Amino acid sequence: MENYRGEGDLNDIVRTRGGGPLSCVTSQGSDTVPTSSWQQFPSDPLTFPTSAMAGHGFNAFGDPFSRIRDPLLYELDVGHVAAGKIYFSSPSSADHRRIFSTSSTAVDDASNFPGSTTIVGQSKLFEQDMRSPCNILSRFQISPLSSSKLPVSPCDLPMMAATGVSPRGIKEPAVLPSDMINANTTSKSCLIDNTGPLQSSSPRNLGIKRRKSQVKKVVCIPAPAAANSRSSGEVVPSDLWAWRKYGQKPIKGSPYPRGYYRCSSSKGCSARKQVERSRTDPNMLVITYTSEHNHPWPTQRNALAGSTRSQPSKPNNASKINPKDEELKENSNDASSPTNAAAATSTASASAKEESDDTEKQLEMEDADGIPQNYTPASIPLPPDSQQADDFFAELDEIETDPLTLMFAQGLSGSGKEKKTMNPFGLFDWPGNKNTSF
DNA sequence: CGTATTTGACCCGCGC
DNA sequence: GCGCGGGTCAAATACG
Repeated sequence: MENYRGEGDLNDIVRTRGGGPLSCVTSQGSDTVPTSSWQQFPSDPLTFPTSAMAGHGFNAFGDPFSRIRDPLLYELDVGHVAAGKIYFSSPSSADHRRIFSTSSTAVDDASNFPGSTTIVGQSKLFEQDMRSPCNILSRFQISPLSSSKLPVSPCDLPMMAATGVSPRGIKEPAVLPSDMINANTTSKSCLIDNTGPLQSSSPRNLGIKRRKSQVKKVVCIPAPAAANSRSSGEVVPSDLWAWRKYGQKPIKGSPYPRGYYRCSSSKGCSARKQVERSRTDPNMLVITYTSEHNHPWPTQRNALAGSTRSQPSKPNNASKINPKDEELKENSNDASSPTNAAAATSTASASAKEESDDTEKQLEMEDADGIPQNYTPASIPLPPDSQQADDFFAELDEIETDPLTLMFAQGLSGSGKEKKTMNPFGLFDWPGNKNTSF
């Protein structure tokens, strides 16, 4: 519909927090950055600059567990991509705006440069925020429409690629688009915006008050074609965390509704996330994480539990959704799917930015570089908890070797083949996607 | 039966 | 002070 491009919503802004996160923004039309400008890292994860990791997210959410990383996240965070090229933003301030994208297809609405990423940085917020060095932002760009295909190639799908490449390391891109204002077309760029207020898990009152001060992580991830699949019945992969949807609202300026999810793994967990599609790039999902999890990673069951419904396998969904389909169901899958979360998270960590007025939290989580001490790029692999993760995956029958791989493979490429394919992002149901696949 | 999703209403912060 | 927009709650509904 209408894209509110002109409105100048904050959408375009991406913020990063002083912590060092990065912020990337894509500018709608104006600034496009050739991929060349981006730093291209070899596929080798090892080579990653630490700075890149800064984004990992180590959360700023302040939880004891915040440092614990989700295996999936690791993958995502890492920033390398397998076949594809991954671009990392350099830490340098100048780079704030950079966005990572996979080589193949970054396109901005305005710019429409294939292969190039664009940054949008229009909003003031963004600029302000950008002061801090960029962490890594990555943007996934999925091939623009590649027509109805899902990006199967690693290049196209960062995540997939990543998975393919390294054991777990990939991360891609996190892009945060907050909103892309309008995307005239389906551009692939994503913006990050953290500008939005956050919500706290607590009661309304509390929540609201905190909004501004809360830390948010915004992650942008490509929405797999699978999204479409929801109707087709795909399953969304679950990440380690279980999310429960508690609300959905239309966002001004965006044709896509925003879904609100909270962690269902633990009652007391204040972790929340918002999932919405990028205005500009329908193929991109923007996931904003608020608050951290108070609890250890959920067991596999929990995670799955959360995703239970999300899995679209059912026709019912469709039926239910129908009424609103038009509006969106996007989220149900998206957020809810743990996978997504994980991915998002991971990506988020990597690319996401944290916005918060409180830097404190960030500091906690990050080292000077913003990178967790434990973190080893090369090894990326597993967070302390990794084991859990392993277990988690191990248990998944469906998953073959690498969960991620599967996820991507299935979710992304699979479009509807398998019901249970995991959708890495879990968010596929956007109206827009249904028809299109990217 | 239990759990998750959907949806309308309420509340609050922010900008004008 | 008012209105807008966003975020959350809670009841109803659907699904496994």
